[in-house]
Amino acid sequence: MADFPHYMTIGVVSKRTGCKVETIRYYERVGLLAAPVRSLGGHRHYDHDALKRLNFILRARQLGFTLDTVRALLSLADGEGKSCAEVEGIAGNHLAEVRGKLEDLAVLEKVLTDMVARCRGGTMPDCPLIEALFEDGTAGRRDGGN
Amino acid sequence: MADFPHYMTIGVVSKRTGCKVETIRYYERVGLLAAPVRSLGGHRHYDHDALKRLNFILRARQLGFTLDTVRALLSLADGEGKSCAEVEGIAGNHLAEVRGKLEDLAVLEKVLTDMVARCRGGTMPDCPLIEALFEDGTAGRRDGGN
DNA sequence: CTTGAACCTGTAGTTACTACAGGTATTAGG
DNA sequence: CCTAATACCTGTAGTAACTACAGGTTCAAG
Repeated sequence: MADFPHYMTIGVVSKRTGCKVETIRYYERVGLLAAPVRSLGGHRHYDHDALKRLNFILRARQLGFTLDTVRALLSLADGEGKSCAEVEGIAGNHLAEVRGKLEDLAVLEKVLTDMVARCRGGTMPDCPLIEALFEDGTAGRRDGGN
Repeated sequence: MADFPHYMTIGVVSKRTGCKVETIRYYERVGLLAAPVRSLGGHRHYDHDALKRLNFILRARQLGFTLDTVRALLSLADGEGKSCAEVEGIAGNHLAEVRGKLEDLAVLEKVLTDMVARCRGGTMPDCPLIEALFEDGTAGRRDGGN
């Protein structure tokens, strides 16, 4: 009944999604969100679809997808169906990356834990952790680096 | 006997450490490496200490310390002894961060694995992975995020 | 009609490098 | 001694994904 507006200002969208106003504008600039309609004065007015799309982006970002990948995902989503295999491919790649990072971090955690443990005992003449850092350090190298 | 030079050019340092030339210059610019002596023509000449210091930096970076933290670590290292507790503090904080990331990534890995698994089966009308991304997605949130 | 909050654009800063462009030094070979 | 190839030099701009202003306009409430 009451005719409160069927659009949302950028501030409202921000509050509903937890995404900062600047970030929303940024997503528009880089082409992830369509430019919304504007009020006479130039303020952005969003509808419910825009909210959905932004939530999609945010969720994908939470899962660690890059913006480029999100863009790809969105265009597949827009294409409706028949893209499932492609989506799976993208997600699978990303999953592999995540697993790689997970392994790296696990190694890291171990090395750091050891270092900190060796350090306990307080004020020694030479901190064993510092010494360890001065040592050669071919610890967890995974490749020569690009 | 032979008097081959006791210094190294930046290229040699690069090869010995695996650190790119540009990165070495960068570390100098941001104050992690002291400016080395120069040849008459302006080329940088490094001694063995510089190499040690660079290795320290690289090792710390490998362990995920930020450059700011490396700076702090280096100044503690220069201070000799009596800093062990501080070093331990810094490393301990970093370790906590690493453990946090590790947990986040583990959650991520699980979610992604589930998604990809649901996707298997190929060409369905609506890709379940895409659908999942459109869903609310308050999955692994750890804080409001600054 | 006034005020204060929310909005606008555009630019610059963040992290830790990396990649030029355009020019000079060094060194190995002839 | 000269030359050509390589390595080096400076300075600037680009990368990812935002974030943070500055300086101005619009909106909604009272």
